[in-house]
Amino acid sequence: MKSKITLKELAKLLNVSVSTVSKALNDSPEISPKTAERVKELAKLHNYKPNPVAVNLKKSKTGTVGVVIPNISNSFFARVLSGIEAEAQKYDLQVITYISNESYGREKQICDLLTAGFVDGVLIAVSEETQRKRDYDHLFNLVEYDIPVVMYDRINVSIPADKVGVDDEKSFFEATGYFKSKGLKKIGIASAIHHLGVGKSRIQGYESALSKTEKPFIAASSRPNVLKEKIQDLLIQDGVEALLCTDFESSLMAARIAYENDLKIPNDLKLMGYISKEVAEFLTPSLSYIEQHPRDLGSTALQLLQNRLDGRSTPGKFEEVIIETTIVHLESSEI
Amino acid sequence: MKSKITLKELAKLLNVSVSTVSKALNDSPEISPKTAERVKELAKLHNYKPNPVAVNLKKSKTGTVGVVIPNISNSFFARVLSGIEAEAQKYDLQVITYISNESYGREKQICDLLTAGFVDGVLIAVSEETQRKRDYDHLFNLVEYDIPVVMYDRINVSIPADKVGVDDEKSFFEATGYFKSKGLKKIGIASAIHHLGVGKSRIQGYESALSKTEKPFIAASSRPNVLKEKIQDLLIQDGVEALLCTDFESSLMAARIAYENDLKIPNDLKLMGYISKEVAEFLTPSLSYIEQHPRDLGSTALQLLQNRLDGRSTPGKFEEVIIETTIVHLESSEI
DNA sequence: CTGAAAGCGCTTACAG
DNA sequence: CTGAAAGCGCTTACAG
Repeated sequence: MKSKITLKELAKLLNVSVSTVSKALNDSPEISPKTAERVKELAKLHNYKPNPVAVNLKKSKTGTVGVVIPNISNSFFARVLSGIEAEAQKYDLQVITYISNESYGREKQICDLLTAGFVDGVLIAVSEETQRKRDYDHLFNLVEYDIPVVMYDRINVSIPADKVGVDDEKSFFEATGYFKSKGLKKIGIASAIHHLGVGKSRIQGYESALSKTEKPFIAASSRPNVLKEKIQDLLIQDGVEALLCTDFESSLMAARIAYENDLKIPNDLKLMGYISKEVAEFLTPSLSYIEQHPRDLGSTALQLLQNRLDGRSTPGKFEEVIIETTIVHLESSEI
Repeated sequence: MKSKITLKELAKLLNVSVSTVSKALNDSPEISPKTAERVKELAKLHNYKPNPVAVNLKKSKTGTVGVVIPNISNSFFARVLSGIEAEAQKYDLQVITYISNESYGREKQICDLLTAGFVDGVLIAVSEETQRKRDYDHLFNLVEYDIPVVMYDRINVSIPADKVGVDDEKSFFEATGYFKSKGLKKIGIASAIHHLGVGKSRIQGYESALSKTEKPFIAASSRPNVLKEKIQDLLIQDGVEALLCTDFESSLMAARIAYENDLKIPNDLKLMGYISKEVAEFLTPSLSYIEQHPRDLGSTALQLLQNRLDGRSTPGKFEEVIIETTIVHLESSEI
């Protein structure tokens, strides 16, 4: 059990002052090469590493960023976190993770905690409940405390913060256009998240790709039973030929309904899902999906925060970055 | 932008010393009730919160724990993290997340970083590569630096650390026994992770449930193409009636092979997967699975660490906790 | 080039 | 009951 050596102890061993040791290790030009070498050698020998807590106190920062995640079981957010972590590494920032579980109360609690100064900045995707309540005071509060905030994914909010989102509207506009270009007439959409901002945008994109004369086929409900019936109606009664899904739940529900009603995918029905690569590729048939590049979303979010922290951003002016989605065609959309 | 108020500033406003303010806020019995009240009132008014970095420096701790995760896209680990975070909250510990991406090099780098004193303790599931190399020096190093380590999930290692694992062997022993009790004769197992400790244990559990006269049917390979052929042989040539899968990949691959060969699940083939609840329930047919209770795993891991940190554990004596699994029967194992 | 001093924001043993 | 002092482990302006 080698307990950590401190600057003071190194100084004593070397018979120099603490200041000299500190400067030598920080490559200060004030120190003679000879001393610098002596110091560094002993430091290396003892495997000296400055105590981060002390350094941070001195520098009036924490060296950490807080990430608020609505639901970590959602592989989209898990992958965002992975992008954040990878990028944070480049700037020697530690990533503290908080999970709101889509709860407004917990999210508020987290933000209140963060005003105490646990982190230098916050990356947040607001919870579903927060979006419904439209109560963002806890975020404004962070900003008031001079803690920079970056919103990711769920960014449809007026807050003085940088934002990174996914081009939800365009992705569905294009996916719809794709099926139209292949001559399909009846194209529908299913959504379990039509009440969320991202859900609305996706449906919006779908609708705007339809011409005035084309009838929209929309099945939307946050209640599974209701959604199931609505999708069933679309597929059986309306005879929809291609179905876009805005989320994991509706994607897999559509696949099941097709199966139960003996509709073959992709022969009888083309399906475009909104699920993660990990699952999409392994399904039978594999499910075409809209790739949102969550890792890029994460790394961009951290990048925006880092720009704030090192003062490279203009105070009071905020950026909004949109990550382009990609349509990945697997078996379920073969034509 | 209200910048944070400090003890010193509060003291000046109140015309008392910094020590008095500090003691008052920490409910020291040394302080008169009258003063205490005055102090607390002003503190509340200014929304004073002690600077955590300063408090931690003073107390020679960090107030954080580090969690090393091999692969966050794996929803098992995501849910472990969620359990850790929820438990950490109870003890006012912040959770710093590090992702090793199943890489030995990155894992070592993370552990080296952590010896600098970023965290009070470490929770780790070692990477696949680390397990293959069997090189755990970086973990011993943490222990040497007096940073308590708790291993979770992948715990088949001799290290002076507390451990929490899943009862992999027993779960497969029982799942195999279940099918036997239903009169099935040909029971097989598929694995893409037979080279990992957890994979070995699961296969072991399966084998030990078979009697001497029963022939084991094992399809194992980490190469998808090879695994696919092996499973195919099991299902088609050997006519296996029930298949257990040790991991996500083999679970979904088996479902696909059954589909491609027109084997109906569960009529022609019973399937037992090892995947997360989130995915299992939504598949068609829904996939019976072995629930590992990852959130419990996470909260137990943090609990063990907390016991070390507050000195409730016996130094030099380490605990090993095994979380019991549960077999969840959905459509794919209906008999 | 080196070191003493001040200070980051706290806590706590000690003196009065 | 209150406050001055020391100290957690650093960094850095300043003096010499």
